[in-house]
Amino acid sequence: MQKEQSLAENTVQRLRTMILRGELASGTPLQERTFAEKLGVSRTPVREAIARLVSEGLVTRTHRGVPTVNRISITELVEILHARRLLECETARQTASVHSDPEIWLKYKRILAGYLSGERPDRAEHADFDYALHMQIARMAGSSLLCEMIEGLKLKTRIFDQGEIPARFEPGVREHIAILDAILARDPDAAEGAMRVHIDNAREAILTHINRLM
Amino acid sequence: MQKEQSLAENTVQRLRTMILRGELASGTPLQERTFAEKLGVSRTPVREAIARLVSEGLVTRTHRGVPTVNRISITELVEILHARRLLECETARQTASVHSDPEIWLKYKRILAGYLSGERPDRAEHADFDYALHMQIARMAGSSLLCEMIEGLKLKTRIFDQGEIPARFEPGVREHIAILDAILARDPDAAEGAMRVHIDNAREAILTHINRLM
DNA sequence: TTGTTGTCCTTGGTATACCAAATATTCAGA
DNA sequence: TCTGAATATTTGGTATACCAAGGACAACAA
Repeated sequence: MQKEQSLAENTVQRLRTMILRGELASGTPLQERTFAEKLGVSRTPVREAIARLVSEGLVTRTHRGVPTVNRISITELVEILHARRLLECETARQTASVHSDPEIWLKYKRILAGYLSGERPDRAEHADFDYALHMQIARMAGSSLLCEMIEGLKLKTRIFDQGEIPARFEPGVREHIAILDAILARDPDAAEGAMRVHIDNAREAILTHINRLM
Repeated sequence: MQKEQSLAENTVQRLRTMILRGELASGTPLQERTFAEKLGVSRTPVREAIARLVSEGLVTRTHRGVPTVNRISITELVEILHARRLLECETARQTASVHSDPEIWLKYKRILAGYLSGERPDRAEHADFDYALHMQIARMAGSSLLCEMIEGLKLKTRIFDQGEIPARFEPGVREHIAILDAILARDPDAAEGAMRVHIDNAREAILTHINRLM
């Protein structure tokens, strides 16, 4: 009935990447007709795409129902990191307590080691890596629900990851390594602790970074 | 522009309550045209409503994209309770650690005391009460994100709450009282512990109940 | 100049027409 | 009776027409 992927699905992805790449700044109104024309489809798929993005939290309907690219507040950001800490500490713990192919983790460690020895990735690449690593840990924990929830949360803060804080790069890499080491050592407590440290540090860094701007 | 509430919104609610009340059994296909006619609206709002329900997880798109009332699996149920434990232990803890008007909680305790002294509510009423209590605790924790997440999770298992396990009624009431007492005593550790016991017990009860049926 | 009012236009909400794919059905031929 | 191809029907996906509400703006009166 549909050709591999519906137009609506396609439109969701296009809009989402536009938002995540910052091409659509926070606060941009997503008018149905405008974007239908811009993307070369009718209003129907755009409408459906917007509805999906609203449910994902990337877009909110402001006054009079005008869908607008979500301007994420500091409060929200803190709440997201708080929730992520709850969920990801658990996935780290669980992943560390089940058997998994060490090669999975060694692959990530090699890349991280590379980062430490000078070859810095660009922002987008590093954001992708971070995303992949956290999701891998979530996936191996064995709960697809937790995985989806974490994915949804990480998505919302992805806009932030793009303009990451330079001073956080190296500490972040080391924290990731600590998490991987704990998983490789099959030490649940250490894995949970390392993840907690990682997310707490990220939160602190973001908060001080934001405060410095104001 | 819209008369208080859009038809689509209205349709979501109608479909949702039909699902939660069991009027639409798990596995029922939600055909757009059929329900459009049944509800007296066009396909458009029905389509949007179905999309919303899919994103809520009450409906899934099975083979060939036919939306179907979600048949929740035991695995999913366990995963949901697992996630709820993570989130609700935290909200219980936080709610217990901030100041709140004791009257809020005393009101719930009075109702629970009534339940213990004989006046049993019917299933739907008790499900509503349980929902209200858990959501109140989540709300007072101060994180609207956690609140939404918990709400979403509770929604998915609501179909289960309807046909609750009789033997769980009194223990459930006592567990709720324990949680409320901990909150009233401003004892975060006790609140978290009580919530953990409550959810763990619920999970065990559901699992043994289901196993007995098979 | 200022305030009001009426018109126009934009916007999201809804209904509906049409399409393509998949399935069900029917009917002819062996 | 069985088979298989042609046809009808059903279904979700898409495009589009229309509507009412709200805002922008111009024109006119005080």
